[in-house]
Formats: sequence, structure tokens, C-alpha cells
Amino acid sequence: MSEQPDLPADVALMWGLRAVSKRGPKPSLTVEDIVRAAIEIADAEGLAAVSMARVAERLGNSTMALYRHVKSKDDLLVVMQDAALERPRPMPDGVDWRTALVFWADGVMTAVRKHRWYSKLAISGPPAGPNNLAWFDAALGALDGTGLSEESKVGVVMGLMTYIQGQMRLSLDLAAAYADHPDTFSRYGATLARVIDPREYPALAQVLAAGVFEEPTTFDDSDDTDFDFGLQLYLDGVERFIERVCQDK
Amino acid sequence: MSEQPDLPADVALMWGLRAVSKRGPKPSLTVEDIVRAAIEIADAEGLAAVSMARVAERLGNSTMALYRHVKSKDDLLVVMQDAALERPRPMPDGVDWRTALVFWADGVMTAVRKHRWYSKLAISGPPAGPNNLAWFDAALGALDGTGLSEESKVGVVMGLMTYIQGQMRLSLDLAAAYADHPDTFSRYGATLARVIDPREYPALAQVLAAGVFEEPTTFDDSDDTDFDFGLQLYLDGVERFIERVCQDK
DNA sequence: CTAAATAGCGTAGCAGGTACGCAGTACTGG
DNA sequence: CCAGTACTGCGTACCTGCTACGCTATTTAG
Repeated sequence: MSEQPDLPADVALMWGLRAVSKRGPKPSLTVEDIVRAAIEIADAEGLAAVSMARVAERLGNSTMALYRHVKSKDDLLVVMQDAALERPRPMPDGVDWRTALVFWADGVMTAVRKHRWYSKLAISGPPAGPNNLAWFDAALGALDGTGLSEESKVGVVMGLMTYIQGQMRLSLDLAAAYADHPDTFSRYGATLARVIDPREYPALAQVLAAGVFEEPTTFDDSDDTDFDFGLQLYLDGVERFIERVCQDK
Repeated sequence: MSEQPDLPADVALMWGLRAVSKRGPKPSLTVEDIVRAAIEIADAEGLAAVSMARVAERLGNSTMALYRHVKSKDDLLVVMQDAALERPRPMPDGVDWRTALVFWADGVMTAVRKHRWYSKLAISGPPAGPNNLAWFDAALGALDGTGLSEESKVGVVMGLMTYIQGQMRLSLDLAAAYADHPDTFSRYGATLARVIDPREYPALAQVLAAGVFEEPTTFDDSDDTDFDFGLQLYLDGVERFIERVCQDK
């Protein structure tokens, strides 16, 4: 492991920028191998199954060998996070900003659903890995036709990322919870009814009485209707914003 | 620890529903004590500092004593999650739905910022604790004046929760990242410039050239401008939705 | 008073992260 | 060709943390 002068260590790792050294044995491992192995384990058995020992075992190396390539386990997790996203599909040409952003958002969710552990990792900083930045770039590019200033574009995209981030969490975390205790979901309405005092929770009691939670909630991992609903509301807001800004000019 | 028949164990815990037993020694601990101690430790030293041993020590008990009151550490974390939210401030009377929801959203963020570890916990299921449900209720109540159906209300509130969830993550996780490596933020623009190829990241390069990331990003934990921007966009969308629905009638 | 039920707790096992230092390896300059 | 050098892989050992298990002490019912 060798340093890149003016770059944070994990950023250098993700971009594959390491000063290659002439002397000494050739490394039998690369960071890419390690990350791939770690991701395969996480995909198959969950993030909790990713231990340095397990990763090393899968690569036929000893545990401590990994530390020549990765500063710490946390470091590894950060790199995994970027690697899991892969590159966005190329944006179809000639679509308006709104369909482009919907396409983009669907793309993120599809990418992330391939790695159900993704939402368990904390955001470690502003986007810095090649894949993260590629997604960032794609979203900004979608707004190119609109007359928005660069700064406004960033604002709109950050709002979108915020929404997606939340959606990721709800979708993936709830899917994990459902896998662990399906009965909590199927009996949700009954549980609420058992526990809620209509005087203390009037609005909720009203919803409950309307039977909204009645049919046993069979949680569907890939059900995007709620997601789309909220997303469309946000995009309606963006539309109004664009109209307002362009009118002022 | 004794069971509540038709309720998940953690739900019973959060609502303080445990069958009191007549025989045996009086408990010297309550779940509430344990949760309070755990939260105090997490607030002061971060979630990583919360170990069963530390919590027990702070209560003057042995580690294993805690397991009489809590099934596992994960169980404890779930209860902490609800407890941290506390009850929402009472909604001011006679405000329209929009200011009410802004008030609500600010309230959530304020509550959560008191416990910077909050975003690190996974969502363990649909809202079930008394505090979580109180917030849920408050948001639903804010939409009471509008002519929305109960189901639509739930949809709108879930969209809002999704957005807030994302905001929580970005705000808290980035704050934590900033505390750990402030230089990553201050040199963000420089890092991007160093790493980005304008041919592969055209839109991003354009933003960079416009100098949007120029001034050293001094990350501010409680800076709500980006948050408000996205929130207002979402609420604009909700407004349009309400108009549309009420027109149809 | 005896039995049952329950609280607190000591011990011990197991898993996981990683500091440290040694041994082997490949290149470099003399 | 050989010593020096920088590097890789890895075994050992330590520490922290969760928790199963079973013992002892305590309280109440009968």
C-alpha cells in the first residue's frame, strides 16, 4: 500500500491510483479482488457475514494479508459502497429532463436492490468514487436542457438524491425486516389496533378505522408504486421551480 | 421478562406492556433505565461506545443483569430508536397544512439531531413504538383540513417520511464524516478536479468549472437551506396534488 | 415453613478486528 | 553476482464484545 500525495486514502483506492513499486514480490491480491469477494459474500449472506477472515478465506489467503491492500475493514466497506453501484446505464437520447430523471431514479434503485446490504452502510462523505460520481454526472446531465444555473442543478439533484436515499432505506431495510419477521407485517393492523388509544392518536385511529392497514401487508421488495408517487410529487415541484426560474429571465 | 401474548416482543417492550409477576425479588432495573443509560452513552460517545458492559457499568449492575430485561442488544437498539424521538411538540393551532408539515419536518430534524447516532440504526419495521406513532399521527393530522382520502394522506406522509429519512441520513452521516475528516470536505473541489476527466464526467466538469464547489465546503450540521429547498419542492408537488384531487370531485 | 418463581451475576465460550514482527521474495546499484 | 532494500504474505497474540448457562439470593403463595 503506497500513498498518493494529495488525495484521501480511500479515494485513491477507489480510483485505482496507487504508486506501483518495482521492488519486492508481486502482489498476489488486488484491492479489486478483495472488494469483489467481499461483495459476493455480502450479497449471498448479508453484510454481517463479511469478516476479514471470511473474505480472505474466499480468496485463499490469510486474514492479515488483506491489510496490505486495505487500511481497515471500514476502508473496505467504503470501497465496496462505490463498487456496488457500478456505472449507470447510458441515458436514452432525446428525452426531456423529467423522464430522464425518472429513468435515473429507477436505475439507482435497480442497482441498489442487487446489493441489499447497501442501505446499512453509512454515507462516508460527499460522492467521491468513480461510480458515485458517474451517477451524479448522469443526473446533472439530465437537467442540461433546462435553463437552470449550475448551482440550481446541484440543488435539484441533491434534493432528488435525498429522496432516493430515503427510498433506499425504507425499501431495503423494510425488505430485510420482512425477511426476518414476516408476521410483524402481516399483523401490523392488528398490532396497531391493540395498542393505539384513539384519544392520543386521533388521526391514526381515523386511518385505521378507514381500513387502510386492513389487508395483511404483504411486503413487496420491488413494489415501486409508493416510491413513484412520492417521486412524481417531487418532480412536480421541480417542474414548477423550472417554470418560475425561466419566467424571471 | 414475561410475554405479551399477541404482540411482538419489542413492541410490548416499547409500550411498557409486561406482565408483572408477584413472586421473586423486585427488579432493581427497568427497561426504561437501561434505555436511558444507553442513550446517554450514545449521545456522549457515539453508538460504538454502547456495549452491554458499558451500559451495565453505568447502572451499577453486571453485564448479564441486562438480559433479564432485554432479549438482545439488537432489541435494545430498537427500543432506543423509538425512545430517542420523544413526543412531537404540539402542533400550533389554526395553521394550514403546509406550514404544519414544515413545522413537523423541522421538529423531526431537531429531535434527531439531538442523537447523532440515530441515522446509523436500520429501520426495523413499520412504525410501532409510541413515539414513532405519535409523529406519524401528527403528520396525518396536519392533512386533516385538506379533502384527501385517508389513503392519500398516508401516501403523502410516507413520501414526506421518505424525504426526511434521506435528509436525516445525509445530514447526520455527513456531520459524522466531517467530524472525522474535515479535510475531505475542505478539499472536495480540489479532489474532484484532480480525479475527474471532463470527457467521462462532462456535466460534473461543467459544474466544477462554474466554481460551485470552489469555496472550501465548511460543513454545517444545522444548515437547513438545502433541506428546505428540497422540502419546498416536495410540498409544491403535494399542493398540486391536492388541487388536482379536489378539483376532480 | 416450604416450594415456586424470579432477579442478579460469574464464568466461559466464541467471534471478530488488528498491531506486530518475522520470513521469504524480487528488484537495484555496485 | 551479491548485498541491500523495499515489499508481500502471514502466524501469533491481544483485546473487545455478545451471550448461553447455571448458580445463588430473594420474595411471595399456600
